[in-house]
Amino acid sequence: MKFSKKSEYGLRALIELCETYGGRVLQRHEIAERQNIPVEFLEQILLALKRAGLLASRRGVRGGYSLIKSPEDITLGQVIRILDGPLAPISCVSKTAYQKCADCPYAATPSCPLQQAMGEVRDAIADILDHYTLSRFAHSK
Amino acid sequence: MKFSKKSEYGLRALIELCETYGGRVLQRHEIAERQNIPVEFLEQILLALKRAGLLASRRGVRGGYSLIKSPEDITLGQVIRILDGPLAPISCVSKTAYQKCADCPYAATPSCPLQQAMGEVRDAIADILDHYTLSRFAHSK
DNA sequence: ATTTTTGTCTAGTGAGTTGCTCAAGTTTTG
DNA sequence: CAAAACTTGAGCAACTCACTAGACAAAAAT
Repeated sequence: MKFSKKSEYGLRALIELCETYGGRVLQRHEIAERQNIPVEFLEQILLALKRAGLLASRRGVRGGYSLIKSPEDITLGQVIRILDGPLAPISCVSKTAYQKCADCPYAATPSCPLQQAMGEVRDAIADILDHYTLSRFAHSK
Repeated sequence: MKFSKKSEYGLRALIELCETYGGRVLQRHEIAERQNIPVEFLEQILLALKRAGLLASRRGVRGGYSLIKSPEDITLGQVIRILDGPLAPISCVSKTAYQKCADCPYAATPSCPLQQAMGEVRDAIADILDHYTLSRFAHSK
């Protein structure tokens, strides 16, 4: 029941990018150094965040990455879903990636006892992470 | 951010064992058949739950497994921690298995921004799972 | 007492994921 | 053009997950 390094690194990188939001761009090695993240691995993460529309990048000599959305419009939930997939602890309670359990004897049944409990967990997690914005990270150093 | 099959199977097995609590014992193949769980894998799970003091077992001809504690004294949190380890989404916010992050630049700092958010998540998950008892599963079929 | 029926324990295994590296690009600027 | 940056894709070692296999131990039935 853990988040991956990818999510953790991604969030730490975004903390860094929040600091310079509106100002200059940050290069991958700057972020990597400040946050102790292997540069090439970080790159994959930044790319994923870029494809998801959170970051912009510029190549070339004075290139780098910058936030494309305001920190208060980015939630931890968004970021984690991009990098780690759905938040739900079991897929039959995911709202973004629902999948009927193949082997569960309650799958056909109107109510699965596990599903109820796990649904509560999912909602609690999503409730926090989908309302927690990057702006709460700003100037936290 | 998912629970393992181990936890899921374990909980489903316990649902089954709740049904017969106080009555007869259940054999591994009975549980396995009713819940569609590979029998040898289930065994490992039952053994782990036994070692943790939740189940009793009897060998031999009319052997099997039975709950040793009342369903209302067993929480989902306990079970999941036995089978899946700590609930915390990152180990620096675990209460049962805390570990300082090696690479995080905020590790030395009084407050890590991620830690705060993840701590909330951990508490929310634990709050639900540590108060959700197996008795809420009883006679759910 | 022996056989059968069950649980106990340890080890192994194949597939997939995680965390990371490398190399060969392409784009931009000086 | 050369240097500095991002881009893309392939590759890989280590680990974990889900499961399997097999030898063994105990209890009951015969």
